[in-house]
Amino acid sequence: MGKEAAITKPQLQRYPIYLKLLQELKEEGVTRVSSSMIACRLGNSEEQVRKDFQAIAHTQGKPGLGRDVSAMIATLEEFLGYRDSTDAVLIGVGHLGDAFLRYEGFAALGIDIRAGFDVDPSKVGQLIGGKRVLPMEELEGFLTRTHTRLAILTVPASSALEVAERLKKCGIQGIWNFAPVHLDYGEDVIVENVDLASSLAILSHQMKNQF
Amino acid sequence: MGKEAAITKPQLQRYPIYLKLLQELKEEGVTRVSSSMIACRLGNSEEQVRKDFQAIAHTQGKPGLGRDVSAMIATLEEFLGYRDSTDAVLIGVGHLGDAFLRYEGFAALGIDIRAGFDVDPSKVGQLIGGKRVLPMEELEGFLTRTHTRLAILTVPASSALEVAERLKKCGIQGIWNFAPVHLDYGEDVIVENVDLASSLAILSHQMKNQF
DNA sequence: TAGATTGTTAATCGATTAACAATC
DNA sequence: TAGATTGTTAATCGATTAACAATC
Repeated sequence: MGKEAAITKPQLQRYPIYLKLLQELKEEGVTRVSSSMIACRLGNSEEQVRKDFQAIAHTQGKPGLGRDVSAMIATLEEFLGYRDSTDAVLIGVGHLGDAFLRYEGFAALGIDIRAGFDVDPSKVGQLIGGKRVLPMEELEGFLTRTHTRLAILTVPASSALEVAERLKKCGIQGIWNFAPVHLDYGEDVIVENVDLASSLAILSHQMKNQF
Repeated sequence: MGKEAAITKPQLQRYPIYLKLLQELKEEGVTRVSSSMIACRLGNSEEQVRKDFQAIAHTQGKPGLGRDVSAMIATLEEFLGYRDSTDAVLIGVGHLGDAFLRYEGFAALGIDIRAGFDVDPSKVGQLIGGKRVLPMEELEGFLTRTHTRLAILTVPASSALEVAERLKKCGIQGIWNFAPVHLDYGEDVIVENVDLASSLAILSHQMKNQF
């Protein structure tokens, strides 16, 4: 503890991608992989793959043989927290929120959505994807009672800031923000903004320059 | 033409965020902004804001006065391509695909989804969010006939690779990939992978270290 | 042993931040 | 004019790539 190298943001983004590839390889019956093989499949450099694995692996790779696929999968799953589950609430049961409540892939990422919240009385009380939709009035009570630390925000832009303030006041630790509004609370609340427009900007610009 | 400074990836991601903030400010009746004001609201540095604006602005800012909000909005909208619309198809009308077809925000980003595609016969023929769902068999025909250059991929992981290959063969130029599979076609097709797991990895790691 | 692939250390590349003169 | 904020140039910081000895 204390002196392990810090993990960088780009590395954090790559780990889930490595994990998915390794799981595929395991399915195909592959037991050992080299950095160059992974790099080739993913379009990045083998030096980078090696550094990334070295940063979190418990054991060293074997020169000439590469790394054990299963061991690396275990390391990645553990590092990414996929093995123990984090409770979350989802706020805003619109089209996207509805899709998220029904999406079964969150469990594999260690996320357990305990309830949805919405202002619309016609949605309140419904069971979507096995999750109950509760009225917004119960948000504060639910969060403090259940000690939920993570909120998934899928409300419209117009109410994002207001809801985020309420979450902050309840002492929420993390907000995974899908509303098209950039949130920033500095050190108080960790916010991860998923911005469709930012993602599209990269795509369009590359397309424009390429063709 | 030819010697303007290249725009970096992080810059591209920030432009839509600036635009949204400026649009809000305009609504509030603000006509001029300084870099420091924007930096403060967004949690980044004022030097960065200035560099970002300088890279795409047609006119210089005025020392002591800052920049004109409306002019900057126009510049950003034009640069991001929000003013002319790009045709796109959406493939995979599951929960997420359905939400996207109904989402009305794409028009503001210059994206016009012309049709959805799905293998499920019960979905084919439906009109969702004003868009017709067509059978997968018609994909190639539709793309070549309409010269569509952009595909939004919202299929399950299991069929992502197969569909992507079909898109590539039709000469599609860009794939906006929401399937939990990392795609990479090098120079042939521009792929923008939107990876929930990568986004979550950043959030969880920060939460773990902070608390 | 020989070949492949590792881990480490150094060099390069890219992005952000700092410093400061220019100017509305 | 004085103050605020700009644009430019230099310094720092962070991430990736390159080089190479170590080793299974």
